[in-house]
Amino acid sequence: MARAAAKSHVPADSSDRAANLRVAAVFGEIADLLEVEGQNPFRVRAYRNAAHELGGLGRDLAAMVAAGDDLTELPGVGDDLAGKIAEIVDTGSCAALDELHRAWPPTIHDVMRVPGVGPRRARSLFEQLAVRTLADLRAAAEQRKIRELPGFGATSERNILDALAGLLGTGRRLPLADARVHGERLLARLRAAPGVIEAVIAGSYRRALATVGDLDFLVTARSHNGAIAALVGAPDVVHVLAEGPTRATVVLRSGLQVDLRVVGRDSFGAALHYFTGSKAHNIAVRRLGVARGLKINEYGVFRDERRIAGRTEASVFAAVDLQFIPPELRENRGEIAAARAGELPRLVAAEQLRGDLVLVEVGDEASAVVAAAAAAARARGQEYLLIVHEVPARARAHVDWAARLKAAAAACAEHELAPLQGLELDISQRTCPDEHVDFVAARLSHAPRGASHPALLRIVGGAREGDAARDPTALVRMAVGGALAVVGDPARLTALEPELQAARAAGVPVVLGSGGEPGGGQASRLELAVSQARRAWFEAEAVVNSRPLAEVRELLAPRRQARRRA
DNA sequence: CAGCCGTGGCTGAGCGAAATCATTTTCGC
Repeated sequence: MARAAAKSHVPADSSDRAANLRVAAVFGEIADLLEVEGQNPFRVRAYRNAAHELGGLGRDLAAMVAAGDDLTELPGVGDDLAGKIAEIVDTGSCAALDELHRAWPPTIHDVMRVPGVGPRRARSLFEQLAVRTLADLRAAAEQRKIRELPGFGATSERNILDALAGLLGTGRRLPLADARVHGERLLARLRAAPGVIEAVIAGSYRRALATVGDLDFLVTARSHNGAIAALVGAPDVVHVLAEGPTRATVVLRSGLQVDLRVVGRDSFGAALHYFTGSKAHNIAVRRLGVARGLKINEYGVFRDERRIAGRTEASVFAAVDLQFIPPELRENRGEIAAARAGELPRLVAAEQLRGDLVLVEVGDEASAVVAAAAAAARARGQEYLLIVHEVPARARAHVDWAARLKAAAAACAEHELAPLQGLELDISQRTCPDEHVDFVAARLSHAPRGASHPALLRIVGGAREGDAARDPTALVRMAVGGALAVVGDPARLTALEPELQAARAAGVPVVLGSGGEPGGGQASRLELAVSQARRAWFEAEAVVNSRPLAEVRELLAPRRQARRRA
């Protein structure tokens, strides 16, 4: 089926986070070079922390600098880094980095990225073999010079060559849905291994991060267990990076890195909490423990030498007087204070959705797409379907919209589902071309090249078209009075976090849906959309399609007279 | 370098695990 050519009607907001990303990149590079230099680890960490915080910041640093905001209010930013942020925003770089570049080549941080090469070895390679780039590194290894260096050997040299040949982990992050395919298969294998009591996936996968860098398996086992052997012997393992009695690391053919840890039953909760992360969350929880005279590690919660908790995750939280915190919230973004106060959100769950959201393109046979989605929705016990018909400006005049709407409605009726139909207009279109729709949607970017449908859609409701979305908050401002639709298409569901957070903060409701692909998989797509909303602290109350049909119809109805209010 | 309360000087998460080399480095949360 021919897909319409990719069109982005709104300038990508990436241009507006460019300043944030630039600052994060500069700080990250400074951290690397300071580390190579052997500087104070806490100074290095300060740059890394700031890079991490600013990279995920939902506000535009350039705008903050322009407005003269106090940057030291930002987490991990003090007087010094505030000055450097302003400098980077204004000039694109900063003197501190330029200074480091006089001593170390900028490309040395590529060398550091090679698995098995850290700051110490990168420095040694540079100083003794003049290795500045990955090409230099390869040449040095091929000429068997690396094995001559103190601290290296023939094995290290071999491993470096393997890494450069791409045999080892690629370091790229995989969309959550792709990781799930690998994860479920390995999970089944581990569960079937001798001695294994329980096997789960922790890490960023469990936190439902939109992309994951690796898979963390946690296994509890009887004294003798075959989990390690089962992992290293799995069919698509191409490299074993580490293999010990309690831990193993392998690389799959896809380039995905997989870590496995084996702990005793009594440590399962503590280990699950620890290996689910995030790192920032763990540090914060551990700090609570220290304040209570407790030691928290992956084996349990200890008072002196005595284990007082750790068999379940809940027991770990309880030991530091916290409610159980859902994995999606464990990013140290306020969840700990909320859990202490007993004010955690009741996160939306997929089972609460009463209807799915489907996007239909002009090239599609609308009734077929809708029928597939309707069948899946019905199977989930849902009551209605929100159908969005794409309306590209050029095709508008040549399409019989009335017939398409009717066909889609019929397809719904066949599965005893109520249809709510809307048209998706170009952002520049100010008027609705058809009076007989239930709502109007506007496209909001986030469509990568090759993808026609966006992952984010503004359901307009009664609001007037605004200026093009230029940053997350602007995007959300546009949706005020309407709703933001989130489609769980794995390929398009990356980096929506700032928008979703901004939406929740602004009280903008969301519509969560599978998007409806005829090939099936609606359930996992729906759950993907839900998981991202959960990460942004959404409760069912703020999710439009958790409500009954009549309410949704009312909420989304175009209010054509309602225009600009004072 | 940030953050904290002893507002200038201190602490900062920190250890386990494994590889690899010969005692240190890397990596993970």
